[in-house]
Amino acid sequence: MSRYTIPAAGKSSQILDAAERMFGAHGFEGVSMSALATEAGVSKANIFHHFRSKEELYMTVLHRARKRFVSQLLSLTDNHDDPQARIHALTHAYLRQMLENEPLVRLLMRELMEKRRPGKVLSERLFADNFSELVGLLREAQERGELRAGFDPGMAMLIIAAISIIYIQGSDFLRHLPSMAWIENPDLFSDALWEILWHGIAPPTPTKTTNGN
Amino acid sequence: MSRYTIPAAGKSSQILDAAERMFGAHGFEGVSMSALATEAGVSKANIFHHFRSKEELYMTVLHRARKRFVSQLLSLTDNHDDPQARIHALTHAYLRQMLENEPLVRLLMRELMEKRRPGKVLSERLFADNFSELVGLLREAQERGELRAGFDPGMAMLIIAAISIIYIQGSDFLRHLPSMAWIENPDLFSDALWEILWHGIAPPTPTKTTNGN
DNA sequence: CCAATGGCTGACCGGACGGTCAGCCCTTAA
DNA sequence: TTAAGGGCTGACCGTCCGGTCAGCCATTGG
Repeated sequence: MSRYTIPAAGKSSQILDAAERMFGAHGFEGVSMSALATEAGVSKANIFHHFRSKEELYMTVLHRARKRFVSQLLSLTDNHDDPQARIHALTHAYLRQMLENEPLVRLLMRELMEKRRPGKVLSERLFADNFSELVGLLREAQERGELRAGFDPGMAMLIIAAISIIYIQGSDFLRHLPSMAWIENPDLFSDALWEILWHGIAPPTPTKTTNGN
Repeated sequence: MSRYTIPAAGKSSQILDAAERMFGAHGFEGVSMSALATEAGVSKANIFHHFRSKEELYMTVLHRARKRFVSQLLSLTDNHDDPQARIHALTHAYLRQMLENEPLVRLLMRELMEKRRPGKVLSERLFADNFSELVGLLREAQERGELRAGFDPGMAMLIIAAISIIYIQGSDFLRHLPSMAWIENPDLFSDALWEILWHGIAPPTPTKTTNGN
């Protein structure tokens, strides 16, 4: 927190904006400082005037994005008294939040999935916080008997997360799969997920087995 | 097929073996030709004697790996008369195959998930072939009434694939998630997946709702 | 009016990269 | 025995990278 301070305006934030865009699109190694300088409309030396190194700039981008991302998710978990409706909404909202932050998600996933990345621990913390809170939601519902007792809530949440991640990261190649044309529409997509998931975690007592929507 | 011919022995295959290992571990950009030469025990110039460019070497690695990988999967789909047992086995086998080819999977996923990668179309074809065949398996079972009618077989297969991919690619950060210690054991892991998935796709008629194993 | 400060820049640096090239050496066939 | 050919190499090239540096210039405080 002492390093990686986040300025609010001026050329510093121009640089950060451009950096977030470009790192998100091409990754840390895929972006050169001179290209970044051009994109930001400043000189390369100026970037080094504001940030000690490429890595410090990168970490500052991650910190800034994490801050924004975390505050966004908290609004998803509230509302909806019916447990089915709440988890249904969660499934949709999770994918939607990822879609709205696609470049950032790609950035974070790159950190999480490769070894020895500079922002790995930071990204892990962001993902873990996010994830654990939602798992807790499922577990509580399960303990209240609103969901079937046998399944693992961590795995259920992981299914939601993994499918959402693959939808973002793999949109290119998913489109090329035959009989998956509905992939273009994220709502249809998460409905298809929800349809299976709900049958997988619904309580045995027949509390309206209407599938999603 | 005319380019990217695959030699069987000698220093060429030494180079290919080392390249597959290193590209798998660090990605295309993360491996320098001199480091690769050292690893393979040959001179850098020798690599360029056998392969016109770094990219041609890379594509040859992908072709060779694809050949090996495809022939491996065909043995998974057979056996098991009981539909539940067959799909249960498929879930486990899919993850296991990925685990046995971890470096290659990481290689392919990097191609699939980033934009404008040299081996993207090749990787897409490999994944799509693989995936479509297994989706067909599920769809046929569904049409035979062995599985519930309402769900999308593409999504069901995507869940299996996505979870397996995340298990491989994200093993580092999954370990750091609280209450997911069982992540260390891939069989426990795919059992947890199977437990939810089977409830999600099982036919309504009670054909033994024993969960996996 | 001047000196100092700090945002900002063009020019430059050492090093690593992918790729080239002349030529060494070992095998082979006449 | 020797000429030819191909596997193989050390030395080298141009380019691009992250990062440095001396200094320009506009603002500001005395």
